[in-house]
Amino acid sequence: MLPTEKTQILKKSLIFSSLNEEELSGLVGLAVERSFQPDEFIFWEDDEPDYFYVIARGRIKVVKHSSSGKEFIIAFFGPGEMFGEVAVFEGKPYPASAQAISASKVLGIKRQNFLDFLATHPQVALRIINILGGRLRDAQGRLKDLAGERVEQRLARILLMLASRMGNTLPFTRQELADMAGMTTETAIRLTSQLRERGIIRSFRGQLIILDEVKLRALAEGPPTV
Amino acid sequence: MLPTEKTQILKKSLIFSSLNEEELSGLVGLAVERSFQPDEFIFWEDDEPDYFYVIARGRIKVVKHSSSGKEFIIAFFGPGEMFGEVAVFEGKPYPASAQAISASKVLGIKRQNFLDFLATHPQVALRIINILGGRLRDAQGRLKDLAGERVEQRLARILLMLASRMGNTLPFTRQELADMAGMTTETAIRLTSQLRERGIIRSFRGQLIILDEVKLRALAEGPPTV
DNA sequence: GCGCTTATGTGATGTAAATCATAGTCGGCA
DNA sequence: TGCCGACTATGATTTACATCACATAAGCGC
Repeated sequence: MLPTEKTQILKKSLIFSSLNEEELSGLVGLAVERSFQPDEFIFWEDDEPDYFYVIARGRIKVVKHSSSGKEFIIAFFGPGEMFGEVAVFEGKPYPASAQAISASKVLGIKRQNFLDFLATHPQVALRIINILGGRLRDAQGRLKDLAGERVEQRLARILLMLASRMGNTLPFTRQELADMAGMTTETAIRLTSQLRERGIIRSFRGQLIILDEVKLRALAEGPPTV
Repeated sequence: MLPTEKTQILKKSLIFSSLNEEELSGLVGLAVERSFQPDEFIFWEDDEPDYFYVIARGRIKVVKHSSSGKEFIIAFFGPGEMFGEVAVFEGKPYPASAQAISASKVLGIKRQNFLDFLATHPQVALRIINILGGRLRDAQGRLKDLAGERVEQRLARILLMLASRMGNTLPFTRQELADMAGMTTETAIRLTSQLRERGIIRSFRGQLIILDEVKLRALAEGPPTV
């Protein structure tokens, strides 16, 4: 990959979009390109955090596994988004694993290089605070959902959250939705089938389209029997 | 409260401890003091975020309520810790409510004042990134627990997490533990009774002492029947 | 086309934890 | 000192969801 190409990728990313080519030039030299096949892992939970990453191409999921081996999907990320940053800021092992969903290309920046860059670019630090704040807000909402809402509400909320980020066509299997909402695949299938029968969504293999966001939102808010 | 007193409180807080009196002087003038009785709310979920807060005295809990009214405790905070910051950084409504547990005194700093201060004090921004990163890591761990672990493991992990921050004597009722671990009060009582019978903890009214951290850790890791 | 794998669909059964119910106990306070 | 509300305790019952089990269907390589 040419340096100019790397620059373009960083410029399009959420964190660095406020910088110009000149400001990015130093960082670009330090960014290494890595490619991954579908299902390949970028890093594993508890690895030492060498790099933090910005996605150039493809899609990544960040997952944790419960003691019984069940997978829980913390987040999906696409082009322009960063991941692996929590570990890098704290210098502690990665708190989760990152796995490529499709063939992906990422730019990795070494922990210390990035920290040095941060110290001299305050506006990037502010941007990161914003991103982390948003992720924390999201995580806290999901915590409350997992602790207190039923599966139907949880799934509806996950769908709405995904739709707000990606639009109404969602490229996820029922299994992936289940792993995000903290339920079994069977339950996710049963629930989406119900939603389809009620005209709220259309669904295909590995894909789901939200037709009636209003009804879905009503479902997410509370039990239909109120 | 005298300005020098405010300065001391801010200096002792996690975020501002890297600053000297002079650097803090501008901020101190902008910090307003507010006091709260037990159970009084500092702000409610969905309020507009005017202020972010640093605790001078007392203890605060941050909570969210499920659609059925059940309370879920996001976090407890004590002297020197900040809260309400996620909303302030993003300019969106508070994502949760904050309630005083004991009689408390906090310093509030207006959103815009704080953002201005941040822009001119990069090292504070870096500290905040660290704090947010830690909270995000914690939230992601709890997400996985709620989605995939049984009540026994969840409670054990909550106890360990609290112990790592506050020591082995934990001033919480079973109800509060239940609201943190996402279970009912009855379940928390039954579980703590078991732990007491097995010599892992001692428990009193509104208090619990961890005796055998090793056993508790083993319990938190996986089912005892392995 | 023909397998083979992965995703979807649906019933039957099991179970962890919630819910419901009732009682004892401690601490604060009039 | 005695009452009252909050906390702890424990049994009986219910239930939401997981688990198990099997069937159908769609994509994909050869």
